[in-house]
Amino acid sequence: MARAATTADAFNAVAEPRRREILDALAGGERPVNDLVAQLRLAQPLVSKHLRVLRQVGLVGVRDHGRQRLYRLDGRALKPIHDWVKNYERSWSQRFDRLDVVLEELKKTKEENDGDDE
Amino acid sequence: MARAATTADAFNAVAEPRRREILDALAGGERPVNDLVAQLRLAQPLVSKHLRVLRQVGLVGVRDHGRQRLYRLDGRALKPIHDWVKNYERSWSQRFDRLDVVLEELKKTKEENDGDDE
DNA sequence: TTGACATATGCCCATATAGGTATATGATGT
DNA sequence: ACATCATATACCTATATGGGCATATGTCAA
Repeated sequence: MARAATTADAFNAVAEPRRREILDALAGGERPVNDLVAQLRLAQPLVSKHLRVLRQVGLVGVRDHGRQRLYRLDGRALKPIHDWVKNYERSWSQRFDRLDVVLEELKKTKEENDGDDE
Repeated sequence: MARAATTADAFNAVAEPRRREILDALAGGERPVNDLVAQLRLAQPLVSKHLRVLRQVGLVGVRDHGRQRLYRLDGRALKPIHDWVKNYERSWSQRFDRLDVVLEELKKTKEENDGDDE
């Protein structure tokens, strides 16, 4: 087998640094492709291809606006990454040094999840 | 150009689900290769190869112990991922709905960073 | 209709992957 | 020295990648 497709999930899609840059750029709001081309200094077909990958994993959405296509961020597909990596936070953050604080954080996390959308 | 090497950074290393499973298994503590082989039901050479990738990005360390090699987790290499994805948390968490809470979180984050090791 | 603009797609290439199988390396016990 | 256990490496294959370039598709304006 080869490596999993970049479109397999957010983990693979986001492993490419250019795609992260695109998402960061879109964090400021909806943008047409050429804006991204100019801002990231990438070839236009390359940006279109990266956007296609991001669309396939649900990280961006599109909207037609005249001759332009406005892309917008949808960060929700990043939640699995955040959920996974969060469990390792104690490895570097001193916030997790004392057990009582750890437990407090765990309780807080649980409450959030109980009330969250998904 | 082809895709970036899996050993290029933690983002690429962790895009492979089996490698995440290995890290999750090592979260319980130091383990020899065969333990991982048994637990993950993977071919032994495959586990060794995945461990090599994880070692090259600093996500695991090794220690010789008789004929075994004990692998241990080092989650610090995951911090860049956490730092990046954290900024998108508002996309799914209701905790970021109210501005005052957002500001409180930002302040908390800042204090942590000021006191952190790196 | 024609031409300019905005974006997407097709084709090419070099590359390195995950997995499989076989074998090498290395340490242990007898 | 030897057999056994534990792990790493070498070699193979199929696959899809990111980037470059050319071109197709689609929209607007005159």
